[in-house]
Amino acid sequence: MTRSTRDRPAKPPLSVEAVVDAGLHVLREEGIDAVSMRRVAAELDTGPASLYVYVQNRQDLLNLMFDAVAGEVDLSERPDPKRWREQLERLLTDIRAAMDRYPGIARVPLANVPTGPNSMKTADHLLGLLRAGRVDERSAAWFVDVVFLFVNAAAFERSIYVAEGDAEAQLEEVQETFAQIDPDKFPNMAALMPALTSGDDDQRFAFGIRLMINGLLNSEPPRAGTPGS
Amino acid sequence: MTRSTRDRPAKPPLSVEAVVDAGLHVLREEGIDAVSMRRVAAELDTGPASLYVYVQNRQDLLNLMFDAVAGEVDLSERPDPKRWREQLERLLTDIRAAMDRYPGIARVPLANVPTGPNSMKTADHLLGLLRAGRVDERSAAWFVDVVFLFVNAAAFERSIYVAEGDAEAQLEEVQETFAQIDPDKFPNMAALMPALTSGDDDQRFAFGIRLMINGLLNSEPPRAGTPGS
DNA sequence: ACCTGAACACCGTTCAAGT
DNA sequence: ACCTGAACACCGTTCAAGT
Repeated sequence: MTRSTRDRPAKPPLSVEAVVDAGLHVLREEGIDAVSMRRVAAELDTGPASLYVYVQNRQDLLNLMFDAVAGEVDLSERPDPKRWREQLERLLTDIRAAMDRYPGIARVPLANVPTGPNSMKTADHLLGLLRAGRVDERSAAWFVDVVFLFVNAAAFERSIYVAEGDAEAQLEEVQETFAQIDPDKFPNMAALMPALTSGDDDQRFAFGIRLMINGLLNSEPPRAGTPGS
Repeated sequence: MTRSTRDRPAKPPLSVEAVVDAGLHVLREEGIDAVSMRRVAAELDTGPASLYVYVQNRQDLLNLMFDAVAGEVDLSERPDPKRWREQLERLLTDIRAAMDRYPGIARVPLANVPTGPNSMKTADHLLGLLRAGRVDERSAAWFVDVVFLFVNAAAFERSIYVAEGDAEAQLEEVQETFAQIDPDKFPNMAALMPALTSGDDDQRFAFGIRLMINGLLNSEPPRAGTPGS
């Protein structure tokens, strides 16, 4: 029996879409850490080397996957100057909800600035809402950055408690630490304990975006674009 | 020559501190991804198995390293009700500066809630400043969460551009994407282009924290602690 | 108690060899 | 053009064997 690099006939060609879909499937079921080139390849019944025809590397695959998730956000409603704030809060909540469906995907937009078409559409839509609200140009531009950092970080933090079996173990450990706080060492935490443990994820997220929008409406537009001006 | 599990005499015992310091050294020089058990062990001239006497696993080591970084933040100044806002902005800027010295460490507090002593001291100090400012209790408690998410995310985002050799390549790619924006597809981005490319990291970070504090001072305290109340 | 070597079960990525 | 097997250079973690 002659040895060859081929034990079975070549399979029909894959596609970027097939690779991304396989990645999303693994992501949804097992979280971002399970999305390895080998695991995704196995999902497609092939070897890891085959994926490199369609994606540059793992990071490239993750970026493509994130943009697919961004594509799940509903942007069909036109900005309405009378309801822009409500629309904005809804949009940000929807973005987080989309990321919540794919545990850990929020690490991707934190690790590099998303430039995929769906991410760009989302940013453009967000800017449109701020313009409908007559927000100053530079404030609007910088606000997009700030609020995306918050939304992504909030989504990522939640995904840890969802992703693995240690969800409750983690939460318990934190609560235990809080319960055992020494009032001499941490007087402010001890005094504010009821407030610190109040509210769930959704309430705190809603508080965060309301706070940021109120801040936007109550801040001077930033000065100084280029240094020295 | 008889084979044994021992080729050289055992070394003097290590310590948690020595392991954490070695980790911080690797982190500072080569970034968070370089901090592997094997790399840190090599720094101590031993094998990876030796580290498990002092740390539970890699995540535990990273948590200890983060708390050491948190310990570099100056908390010596007492909260002053007349200058609390200035002190708060300074504290948040210092926290980020500390993380900027250790590229990628900001991923740690994003991945699990820090419960180390220095992290707790920092949180307690932040709460103290908010109390000096007579901020409502629940607003203060929830604000700590929100603002830490922002500071950590901002620190992590910057660390990518610092960490590796592809810093300029990444930045150029983003700027190229921005320069080629199709006004028909992304009308708002096209219209706000000058604003979108204005400002540097520090200006945007300062804008973010000012915005959040203004938001805090212009928001109703959140209602509803436990669901249904 | 702690250090050590070896092993296990994984990684991402490259490349020559096939079709 | 694209699939494939094998290899390279890494991982985290465990464990029996030493001192």
